[in-house]
Amino acid sequence: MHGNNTYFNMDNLKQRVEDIGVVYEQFGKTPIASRVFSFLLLAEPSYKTFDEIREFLNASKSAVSNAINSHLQDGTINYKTFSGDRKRYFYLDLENWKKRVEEYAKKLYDFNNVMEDVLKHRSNNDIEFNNKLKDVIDFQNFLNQKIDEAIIKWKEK
Amino acid sequence: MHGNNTYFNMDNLKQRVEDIGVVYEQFGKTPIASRVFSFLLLAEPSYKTFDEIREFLNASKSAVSNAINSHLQDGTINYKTFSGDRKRYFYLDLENWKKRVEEYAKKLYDFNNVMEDVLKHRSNNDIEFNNKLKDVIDFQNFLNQKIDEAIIKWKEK
DNA sequence: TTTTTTGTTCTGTAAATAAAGAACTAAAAA
DNA sequence: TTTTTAGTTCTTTATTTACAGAACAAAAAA
Repeated sequence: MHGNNTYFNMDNLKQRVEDIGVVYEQFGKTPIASRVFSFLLLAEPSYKTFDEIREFLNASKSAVSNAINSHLQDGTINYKTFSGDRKRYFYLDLENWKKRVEEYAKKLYDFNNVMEDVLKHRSNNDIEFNNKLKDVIDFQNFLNQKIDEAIIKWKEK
Repeated sequence: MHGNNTYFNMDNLKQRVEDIGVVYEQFGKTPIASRVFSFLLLAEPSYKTFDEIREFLNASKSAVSNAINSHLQDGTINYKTFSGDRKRYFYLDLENWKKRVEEYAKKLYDFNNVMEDVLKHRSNNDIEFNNKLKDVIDFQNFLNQKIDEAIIKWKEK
């Protein structure tokens, strides 16, 4: 019937969206927000309107609105418009992926500064702990450095 | 009075534990679990009993018990015992930091495999999206590789 | 101008979470 | 053997979250 392996079957697609949605939940998104991500990853074409998403997911407008806005907020998705068409077409902003990784790295970096400040204020009564803390800070700095380097290197490619 | 900058003042320490606790909450821990982490980061000596933690944080036994177990679960803290003393002395398992980073990296790697599988099943109708998805996957693989390398390099040091 | 479209915001609710406090338990101490 | 210690588990409560559904709003279309 079909010569390829794509999601020609709606039920199959629905199930895949659910399954990948469940996997995506571990990154801290709500069930519906995770399914929005998952749907936009699997859907063809890869951009969908508010109502297409709402309908496919069988969810309320408010839930979809909040999910979309949360994704827009952190740059996971974006939308484009077409002249003569009022609708917004939402899509996974894959171009923004690197920037989001950078932002997460920054969060780690900031917390490392907190730990550095803690170390500076600790007494010399527990040198072993202080040494291990210093080691963690150094490791984390080293890793953050490598992540930054990797991002730069990738951008140059 | 004191020649150094350590937390000689209890109120000062309590406030620092709260402040760093708030910062730590962004990594998905509950308020009390975040304060347990924060306390064990700042406290001297760096290991504390269940009851010392409970008392310092002014929290219930159940809340502290659950917080501690959640940290034990993901390897953030550990405890040691001393013969002739029934109590467990909890401390930040800083030695385990690298392993926890590795585990987070694995999570990213696993999700990358999910995306790789998605790409394999997508049709050829949206080549631009597919190309960007491939780019994200490659970038993420590259980054994961670099993280692994960094961890190995650090271990060899 | 009225109506339709494309959402957003508000209100209510069910479920999940965080934590307190009390009851409980296993091991050690007395 | 009884009591104490060092927690764990159960029960209850307050808060938060996720979502539905309805009311609302702004712009475009008719």
